[in-house]
Amino acid sequence: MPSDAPNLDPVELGAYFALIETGSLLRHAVEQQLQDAGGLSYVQFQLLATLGDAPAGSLRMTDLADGLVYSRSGLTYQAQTLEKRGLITRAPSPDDERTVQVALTTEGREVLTRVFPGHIAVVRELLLAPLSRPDVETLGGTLGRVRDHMRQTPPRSAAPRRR
Amino acid sequence: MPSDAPNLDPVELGAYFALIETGSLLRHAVEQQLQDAGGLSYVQFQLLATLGDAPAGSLRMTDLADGLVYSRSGLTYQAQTLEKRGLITRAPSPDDERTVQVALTTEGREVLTRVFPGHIAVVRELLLAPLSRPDVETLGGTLGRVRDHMRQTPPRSAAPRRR
DNA sequence: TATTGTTATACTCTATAACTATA
DNA sequence: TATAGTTATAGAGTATAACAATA
Repeated sequence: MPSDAPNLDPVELGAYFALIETGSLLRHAVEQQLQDAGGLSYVQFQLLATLGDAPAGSLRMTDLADGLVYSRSGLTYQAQTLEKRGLITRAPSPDDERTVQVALTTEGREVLTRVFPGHIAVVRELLLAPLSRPDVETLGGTLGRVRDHMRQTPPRSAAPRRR
Repeated sequence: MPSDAPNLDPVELGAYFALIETGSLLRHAVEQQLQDAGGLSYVQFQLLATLGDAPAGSLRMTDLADGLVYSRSGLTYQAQTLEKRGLITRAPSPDDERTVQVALTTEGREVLTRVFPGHIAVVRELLLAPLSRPDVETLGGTLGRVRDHMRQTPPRSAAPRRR
């Protein structure tokens, strides 16, 4: 257990708290906007946006779940919700009959289009407004490095428990 | 509605996504640790930690809610949970009988103490490990500025709705 | 009348485990 | 046997509105 110094110094603590708080506030604000503009939760927006970016316009459930930190049952729940609203379709794949291909409908794409400008506006006003261009570049670089590191790091909290 | 450019360029988008993702991953990891080590949600930890930092060791419900983005009923819910577990006490204030003074119990302080080392370890391993000292300083400075800006900005999503 | 806090209630989301069907 | 996905179910958290009590 390599825990050298027991405590965080004020600078470290400051960076930690600032990250948690800005992340929360930004996400909360974006969530509000998505809800108001399109009745979407953030996760639902992410699912639609991921589908929108998909080359074929369709993905398997498992592919959709990847990166969105999801239990499969949670994804099924959201997919059902989005399908009921007519924003996506689900169909069994011809290749592998176990898998389900998920695709954006025209209406789904419309919702995405409708929601996007406001989404961007919130990010601009809340996150980018107080920053200079070099600030944004440095921030993206630093947090990008942190993100890559976090992705590599095994979700250590899960390991010691089951299995 | 000053939305100059409709889209975010790659650098802006990168900073935005990196912030959302690192914030989520870090919070998720910390939440896991808090749950495993002390059966606490992040919000519960924040409540206990806020009480722990309070000069008198006790705060009014309203003071507790401030900054933790809470509906009052949500705070009541968490306070009930924490009180049942014996981590806090609630008592009517002698001064103003409408208010409730919340205080950390000895056991509450113990849980906080028990949970803290692991909490710090997670922050170190996930956030601080891949960063140099200047990185951390710059990151804290930049995000601190963003946080201050976000706090000032009225929760615009709430304004247009009710009263 | 305004403020503090609770209650009732409903809804969203998440997670686990059991289950079905295909490979 | 392993993989893809669904279902059942339960639990945590959140929000709104109505309410009671005090200032």
